[in-house]
Amino acid sequence: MIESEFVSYAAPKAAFLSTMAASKSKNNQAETEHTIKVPQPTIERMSAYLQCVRAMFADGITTASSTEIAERTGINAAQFRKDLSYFGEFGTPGLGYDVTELEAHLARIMGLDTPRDVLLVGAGNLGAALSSYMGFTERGFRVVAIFDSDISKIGTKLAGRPVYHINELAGINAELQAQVGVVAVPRASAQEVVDKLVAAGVQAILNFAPTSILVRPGIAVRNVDLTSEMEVLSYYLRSK
Amino acid sequence: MIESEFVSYAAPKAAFLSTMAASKSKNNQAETEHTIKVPQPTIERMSAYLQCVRAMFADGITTASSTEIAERTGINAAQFRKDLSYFGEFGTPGLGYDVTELEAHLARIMGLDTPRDVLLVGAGNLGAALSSYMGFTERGFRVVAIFDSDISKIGTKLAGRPVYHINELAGINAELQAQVGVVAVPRASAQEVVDKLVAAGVQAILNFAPTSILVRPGIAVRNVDLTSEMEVLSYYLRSK
DNA sequence: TATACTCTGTGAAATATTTCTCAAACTATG
DNA sequence: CATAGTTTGAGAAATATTTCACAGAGTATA
Repeated sequence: MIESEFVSYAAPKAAFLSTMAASKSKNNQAETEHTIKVPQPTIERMSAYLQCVRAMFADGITTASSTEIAERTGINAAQFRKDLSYFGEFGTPGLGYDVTELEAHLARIMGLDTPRDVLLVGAGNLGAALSSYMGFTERGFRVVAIFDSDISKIGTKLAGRPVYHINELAGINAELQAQVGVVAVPRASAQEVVDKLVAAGVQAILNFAPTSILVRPGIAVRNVDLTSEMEVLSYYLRSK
Repeated sequence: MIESEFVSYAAPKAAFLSTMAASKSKNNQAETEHTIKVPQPTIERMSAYLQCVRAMFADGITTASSTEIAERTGINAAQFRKDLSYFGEFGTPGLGYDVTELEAHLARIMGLDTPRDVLLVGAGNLGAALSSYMGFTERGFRVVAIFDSDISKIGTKLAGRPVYHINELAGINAELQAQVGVVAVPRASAQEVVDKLVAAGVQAILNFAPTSILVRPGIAVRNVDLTSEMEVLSYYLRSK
């Protein structure tokens, strides 16, 4: 998991310059007098706001107040305004936010103006589902290559894309230069795959293996552990 | 998302009685002099500890100190001890924790001593992957019925289980009494499906649809938004 | 253009969570 | 059974995050 995140802060209007995703240490305070920390939870909520304003746009809404966005997302209105304030000023007092404009700002803040190429490792059930997951494509994430270690799968196609052997990863990404890797392999091979992705130049990893993986500082990791999610639900079911 | 969680606190040794998963309000402080709040992040880490001690057990390790668990999980040792302390005392000073014993305690705390029946809604790509996801089965979550709204899918089988029509959900669960629902349907139908699950008596929902869903207080919800995860990674890739 | 509203942006206060620290508890050994 | 060495459990301190509350900025209307 990513613990700290710093954003250089320049002028009040629109300010998101250099970034550094760091891992576990506490002394990566690259603080200068103009550096402001953006809380991790804020980043996660930004994505929710983006989803929300897109839904509002689809509903034909052109202007939204923080209160309206709060109602839709279930996030406190002050929280929304505070979150945005880490990045600049995007609203109009007395009126609210222009939906189209806010969408563009949020997308840019999240780095979604550039499409991202994605390497998928693991052509099993989950890998197959992810390779054809429309949510990724819709939002500008393109799975450009699929890898597996199972010889019987090499050469077959998944969602129209050929499956390569995992050992070809570095060679193929020397060409592709994809920055994002998705790990959909069993627990036992997860760390090994992660190491190969990082060696191939991947900067961000989405890990579906139910195990904690280690990466060097500067590599962003998000873990999606389905088992863990179920266990958390199970906790809330105790004594029901 | 689940915001608050309270656990009745009884004696120092082993104490986790009544629970209440609450949603958005701030005034659900059912505080009595013996009530202690367990932070949400603690619950999430408990699952990681469980994973860790199981891996240690598999490695033949019989005793573990908080420091060793910290190294494996990447979580601070004091954090681990503090987390456990919400539930009781499980270690031996000077020695550490008995791996087998700790595993049993963690599993019980998380409510994993009872197997959980799961209803899966959505027989698309993701639903198919989830229905055969071994991680669930391994850990005592059994998908007992699968539902979809697509008539062409009704009667077909997914991972050996028949697919029923969504309208049969309530009727079938009157029999099955499953408490957990997994939502793997498109955004547009997510809220509707959630409402049907809740109406059918489901108490906990794992939502894969990329939209915020509303449930009445007392229903636990976990959202797994793959798109959002990607967007968070994208944020960390900005300016790289 | 004055007046009554509304809503943003943001310091300050309130909460929540993590980390530090260390007394007390236990082990292991001679 | 005393002593040296570990490690837990938990109060207190440090950090982080959320929420409050309101001045100031802009709208809308007459």
